[in-house]
Amino acid sequence: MGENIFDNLLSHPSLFVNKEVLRHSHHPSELPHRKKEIKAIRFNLVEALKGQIPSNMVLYGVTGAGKTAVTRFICSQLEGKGKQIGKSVNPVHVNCRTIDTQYRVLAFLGNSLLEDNEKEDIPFTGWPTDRVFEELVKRMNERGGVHVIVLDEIDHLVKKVGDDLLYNLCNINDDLKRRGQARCCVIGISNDLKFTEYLDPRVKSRLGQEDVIFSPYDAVQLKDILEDRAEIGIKTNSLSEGVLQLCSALAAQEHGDARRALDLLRVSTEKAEQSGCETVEVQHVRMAQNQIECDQITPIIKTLPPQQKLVLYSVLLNEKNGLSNIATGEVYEIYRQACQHYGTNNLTQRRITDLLSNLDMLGLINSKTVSRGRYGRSKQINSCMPISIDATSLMIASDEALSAVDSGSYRFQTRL
DNA sequence: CCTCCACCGGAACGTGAGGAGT
DNA sequence: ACTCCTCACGTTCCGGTGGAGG
Repeated sequence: MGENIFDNLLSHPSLFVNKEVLRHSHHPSELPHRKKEIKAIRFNLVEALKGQIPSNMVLYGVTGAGKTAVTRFICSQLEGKGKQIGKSVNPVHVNCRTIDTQYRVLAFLGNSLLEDNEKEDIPFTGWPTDRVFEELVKRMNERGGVHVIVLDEIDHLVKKVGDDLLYNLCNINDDLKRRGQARCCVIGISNDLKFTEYLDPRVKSRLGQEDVIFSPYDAVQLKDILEDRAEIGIKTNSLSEGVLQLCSALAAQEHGDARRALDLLRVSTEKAEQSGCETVEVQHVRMAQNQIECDQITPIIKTLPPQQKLVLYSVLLNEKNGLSNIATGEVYEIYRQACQHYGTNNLTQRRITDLLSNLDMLGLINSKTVSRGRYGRSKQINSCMPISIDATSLMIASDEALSAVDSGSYRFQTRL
């Protein structure tokens, strides 16, 4: 009977009381600083309780602005009130990033209306789409009442498969009326303010009868949110001074993303736990920030084309030598040497300019064009790597790029 | 005020991969 | 299997430019 490797960890007291509330899968019942938005949506959806059809809506806002949380909250309240007063209201939440074809959305909606086992499931695939639609209409009418269909990340769906589904859903009330009493309204949730440009004008006007814009949280608001969650999620008195401020300030920089704020708080508490501390310190937040950034950046670097990695590598190499505000020419020089060293062809400087602006767009480097007068006009380039990724990214950037180049998995021009 | 550096970035073009249609 | 088309990647050529220094 040796020691079990988990003994140690289990006996160590946790800093978490309830880790779930710090995840973004958690649906809170308190939503600070979203009164205005809640009011607008509530005002529209109350029609459902009066037996009327609420307008279709589109909710806009950056990630982590609370769109999903607000919608879920209102829907559950709506459903609850409906039950209480005997009006059937049936909200369905569809995440269009995971359920991302017309067929799957319709099937999902249809199957969400399954009662008992009296009906057959709509299969994953196999039926013609219009039959699924028919079935959905039938089931909605059998259930009756008002159906609220929430299409989360609707912009993603539209960009992928067009607006057919929305066209059908916007006109579904006609089909419902023809055969029953049920009514339906659609709420789209979008990260992209301009996604309606992808829509047919008819769909656009039907869907966007009422828009609600969620502005990003500022640091103060984020702090309020974190305080609420920390109170129920983390052991009392285990957050030291400034931890919440820092988490919210960092997340506010990240376009006011509440998810990021929660991630930061959760990960930094984990970090504190791992290092056996009784309290979460500011340094743990820094560690967490670093880790989250690494987790975001690493996959991006991994999928970069080899030449692009080499360019990034050249920038990092310059920085490693203590240089900052590197000019394009300097990067190109290093890049050429690197190519020579590894025996690969080098691209022209014109091309490198494009690759650099590409890296800029990906947020891996920071570049701005400046004029140094007599000494020409160029870019000032700096990398955006979190500190701890430096070594790793160098490895990835160099080794993987070059192994890809060596193994010939990348095509080079064979010139005379 | 003019020059001139060191690059920016648009335009036109070539090339091969991969998808659609037949 | 075939053509046709689009797309991403690269190249060449070149006009454009903000401001330090003369």
